[in-house]
Amino acid sequence: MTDQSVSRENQIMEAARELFAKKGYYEVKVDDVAKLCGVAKGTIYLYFKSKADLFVRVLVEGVDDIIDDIRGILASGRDLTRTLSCIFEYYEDSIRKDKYFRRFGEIPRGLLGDLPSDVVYKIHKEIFSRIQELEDEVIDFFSKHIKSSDVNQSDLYQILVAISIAIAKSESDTIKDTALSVILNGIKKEAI
Amino acid sequence: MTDQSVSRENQIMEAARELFAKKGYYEVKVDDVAKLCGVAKGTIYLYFKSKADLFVRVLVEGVDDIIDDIRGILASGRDLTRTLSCIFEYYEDSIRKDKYFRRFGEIPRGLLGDLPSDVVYKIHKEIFSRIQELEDEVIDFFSKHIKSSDVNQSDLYQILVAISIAIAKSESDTIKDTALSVILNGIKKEAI
Amino acid sequence: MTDQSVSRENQIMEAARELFAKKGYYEVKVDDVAKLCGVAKGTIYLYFKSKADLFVRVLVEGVDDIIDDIRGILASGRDLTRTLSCIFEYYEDSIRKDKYFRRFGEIPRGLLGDLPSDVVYKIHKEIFSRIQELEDEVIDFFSKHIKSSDVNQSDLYQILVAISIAIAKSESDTIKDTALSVILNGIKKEAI
Amino acid sequence: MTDQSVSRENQIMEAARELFAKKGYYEVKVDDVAKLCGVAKGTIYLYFKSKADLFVRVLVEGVDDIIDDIRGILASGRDLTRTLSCIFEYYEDSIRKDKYFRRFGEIPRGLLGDLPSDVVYKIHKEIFSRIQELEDEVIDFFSKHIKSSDVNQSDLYQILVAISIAIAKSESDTIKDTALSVILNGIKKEAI
DNA sequence: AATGAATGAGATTTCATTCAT
DNA sequence: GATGAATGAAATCTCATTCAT
Repeated sequence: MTDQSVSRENQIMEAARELFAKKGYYEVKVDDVAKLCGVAKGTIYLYFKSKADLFVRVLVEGVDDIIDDIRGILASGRDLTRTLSCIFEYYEDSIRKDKYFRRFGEIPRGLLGDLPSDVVYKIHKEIFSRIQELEDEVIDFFSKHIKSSDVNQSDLYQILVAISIAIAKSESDTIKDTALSVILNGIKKEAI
Repeated sequence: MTDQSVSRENQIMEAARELFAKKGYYEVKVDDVAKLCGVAKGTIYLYFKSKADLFVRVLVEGVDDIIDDIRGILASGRDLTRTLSCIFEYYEDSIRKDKYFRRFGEIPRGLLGDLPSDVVYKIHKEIFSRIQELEDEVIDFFSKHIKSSDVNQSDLYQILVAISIAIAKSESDTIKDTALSVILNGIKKEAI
Repeated sequence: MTDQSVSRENQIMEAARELFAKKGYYEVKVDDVAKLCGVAKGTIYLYFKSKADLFVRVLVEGVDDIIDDIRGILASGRDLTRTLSCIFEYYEDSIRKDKYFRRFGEIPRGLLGDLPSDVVYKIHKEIFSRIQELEDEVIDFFSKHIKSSDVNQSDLYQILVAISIAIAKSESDTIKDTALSVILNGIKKEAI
Repeated sequence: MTDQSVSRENQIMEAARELFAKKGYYEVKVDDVAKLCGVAKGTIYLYFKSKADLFVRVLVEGVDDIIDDIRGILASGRDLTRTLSCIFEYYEDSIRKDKYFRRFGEIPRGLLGDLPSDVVYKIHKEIFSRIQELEDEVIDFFSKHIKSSDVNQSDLYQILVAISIAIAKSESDTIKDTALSVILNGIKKEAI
């Protein structure tokens, strides 16, 4: 009974996640979400104040999951190489399973364009601080495992995020290994 | 007359580019474009079949510019390091000047979510083949300058694009150099 | 059981009266009434056919109370001055205690705007005849106590009702006495 | 041409006034207003930010008209009796011609229940100060024409407003004269 | 009798597009 | 060519009412 309502909320969020991930905020109509999870339009408004609220809650949940998972990888005592490998694998797998928003990764430091301003506001309020914390932890991890003074570690974090997203979006089977190799060893080259 | 109308068309595209770049497709209203370039709303429909058409034409132009510029860099006979440096600098500068869409770079291989399906269709038709060509040329350049067999060059292209975008989006002054250093040399590390 | 259900019905009406009096028909949601009297929304529909029905029953009860009270004042054998004084005091006190709808008094002869037409219909059916009876009794009282032939007594009734409402709405401490003085003596004046 | 748009705005306000006056805020749908003045629903939103905005603008205009007219009557140099007579006649006629909101008169000091809170807020901001000014002027007029110290003049103002509204609402042909007679002379009576 | 989750009709509002001038 | 007022389809959101438990 009480499970019922939790599960109803979850049903809605599940449907919303799937649709928002595939089509983005504007292209998903509240009706679409309702239809996908088999409830009436009004029901969604029992659990979520607005479409924006639904979107942001789905987003927060997704970001929280990602953050928890990455944090788990950082905490597992692996060395740098294996840690990066795990992170890249994680992005690859998550997306392939369509478990998370592909576009989630793009929000940190990315542009928040093409969202209504109230959504942007909510995202700022709810999500950015969580991401900042993760960034700090990753940088802390770097500082323990990378001794080169050439590499600005905040920049490195941003590059890593970009590459993770590229992996997630790519359909290549080898991109994860390529990324790892490039990051660890650079590209071996001959000048012309 | 025809100059007049070309220039009128350009005025509209210029305004549209600026707005779409900053706010995305949905957040820009046809009214906004009209106001910014000082024409009546109806005038826009003399030059563009629809908002979707305007968007895609702006997009194509932007992508064409980027492709031409990258192609120019590739053709200038620089070595690998300098070429990458130029490319990264190009992204950094383009964005800082707000000359191009920040989000343009994300479209290839990225998600086309949150665009109306007719826009997505047009983009597939108009843009993807152009990008494919550029990708081929970049990979061709790699194959002449990188001898390592570890690195899948199509993957590398994707990683490079992701990093370019990260540079474009970042507010860090050093990210370009960090990216270059990582790509060329990898990160020097000590295992725990 | 029947006491129980009568009392349940009363609880609901009490809450409804309070809310309708304060905020009007539309601004009160069935949810609000349910919450205020601590029953489930569905329960209200066990006792009342609809929100309109609840409203009209609350209204009828309120009007009946007012009519009974005014009738009591008329019947108590006071002279005209004291009777008017009592009536004005009654309105003043009723409102101050928030015992009755402030807006109840406005319904007779007033506009029934901003109520759904089914409510208006019910009010016509249920309330207007009761008010007509009271009007007749008040006029009968006037005819026994006022000998002036200048004053149309039906008009006087309407003026009295308006003044009673003004007293009820006012926050002035002296308005009751002012009203009484004006009605009994008129305003003494000097022309300019 | 420019007259056209002014007149379109006026058409809408005219229709809105008529409907709001007859049926109140909630009972009037934006569609009703559109249909009555023969425009599309969307057109109304070209001229008015929202239904609430339309309502308040109609209200302000009506109140301003009433205030100007009453002010004109006060300034015309009539003596007290004739002034009151004019005011009562004005209310009677205005309503009969359906020129103004019947309910306008009720707003000062009345309850603002059964309006959405944003409308209430706008009314407070836009209307109450104008009414206060008029009240001051009426009281100033009283102080020059009434020498009796029995009558609190602010109370008298409120009573007068109530009576004016009663006149406006009444269908009696003689109520204006009755009211005037009562106010000037009081009711002549014999106690029992 | 009581519940409260679910419903869906109906309201307001937006905005790409049209077309008479 | 240019205009911008007008349109109306389509979106979000509300809330009285129902009904399975």
